[in-house]
Amino acid sequence: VGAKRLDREQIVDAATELVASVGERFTLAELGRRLGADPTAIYRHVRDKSELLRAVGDRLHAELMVGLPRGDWRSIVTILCHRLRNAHLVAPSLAATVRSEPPRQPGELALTERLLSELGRAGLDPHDAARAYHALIELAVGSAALDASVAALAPEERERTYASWRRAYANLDPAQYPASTAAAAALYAGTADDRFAYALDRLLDGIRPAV
Amino acid sequence: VGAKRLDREQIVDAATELVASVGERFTLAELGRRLGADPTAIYRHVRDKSELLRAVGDRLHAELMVGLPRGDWRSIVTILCHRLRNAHLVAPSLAATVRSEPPRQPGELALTERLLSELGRAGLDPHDAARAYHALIELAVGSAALDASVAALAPEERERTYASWRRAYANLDPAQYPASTAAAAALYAGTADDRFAYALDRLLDGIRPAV
DNA sequence: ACCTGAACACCGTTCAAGT
DNA sequence: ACCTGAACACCGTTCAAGT
Repeated sequence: VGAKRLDREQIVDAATELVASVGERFTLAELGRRLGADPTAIYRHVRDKSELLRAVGDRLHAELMVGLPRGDWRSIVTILCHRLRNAHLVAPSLAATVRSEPPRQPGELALTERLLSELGRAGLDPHDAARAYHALIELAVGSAALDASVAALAPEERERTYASWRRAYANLDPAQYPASTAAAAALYAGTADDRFAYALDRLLDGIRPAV
Repeated sequence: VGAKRLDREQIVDAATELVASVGERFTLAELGRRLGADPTAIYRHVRDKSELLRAVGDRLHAELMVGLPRGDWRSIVTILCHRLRNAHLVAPSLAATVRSEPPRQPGELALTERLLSELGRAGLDPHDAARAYHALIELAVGSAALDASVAALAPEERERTYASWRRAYANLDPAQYPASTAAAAALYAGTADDRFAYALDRLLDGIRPAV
């Protein structure tokens, strides 16, 4: 029987690709199939599924840093946060996995360093920069966790979903829900990315130090 | 054999209690055990696990509204967001479940209505109120999803975890990571709730309409 | 040294058989 | 009408047996 030769890097490569294509439904059985090897062979090179997902997460974080244009602090931070959100959007379970371990991985460290240094450029001292950094991460990664289930739908079905939610608000009793019915057309309007862009802008407005 | 009489309300009650005590590790087998009935009997009264979790989520949302003090729009919104985050902190999987369905449940609707009406009090028109509403939800629920794994630890172990993360940043090479080492003492400082409070304050600063 | 394959524990869910 | 219990599919993980 042709026993496949596996190595850790090849496994993480394939896992990254698989996560990108199936997101939450990532499974070791499927990974084994793609590698052309028995699923249990993976355990030779990786302690368990969560260690593997952490390695995938780090690879995704490292990718966020490539091809970053020049610009002022706010535009760099904005780009990084949008990229971060998109990365977590395909695999929200990564967030939990990544965040339950010390931040020792190069990709994540590079992202943190860049964000902190841009916030320093903005005029924040290290203490405020750290707090602003946490605020940005919470919003970007958190927003991804929230939107992931709808993001996984096909575009048309996604829009249908949002439309039905808007309709649900519009059809409420205006006497009991005056604010909701008044805002119905604007609730879940546009794309989730639009809504995130607005939230991030408001947060950055609040973060900017008093001049 | 004494066949237990179950009804939907009793099941949702028990499920709510179980989610509160075991969080993510909620299981139908355990719920059946607590009800003193066969786990599969639950399927008589509830379509599947996700419908059950949605009912639990709505109950938690309804609870957020009780005993709300009087106050200006910002303090009410702040309290509601903190409560929302705490509710999702014990069961982050609820967020995904709740958000994949139209917002038709009374508890969630009441929360939305109150937040929108407070944002109206703040001077936002319905369109901006809707966008601000989404921003607040993303931050509050998202932050919970992010912090949930560490929040599940015992307090001492949680603090040990954060301390080890701070140490990891402090021990980086200052030449390669100048901003991270400078901010090391402030990264993951205090409690996750402190960090959320800061993030929420900055977002509310940004949301407040220009006067 | 590394892979295979049987096996196990766990979990959501279905369905025929009971009362 | 409602519950029980056997059964199934799926998934992460372990471990003895292969080469």
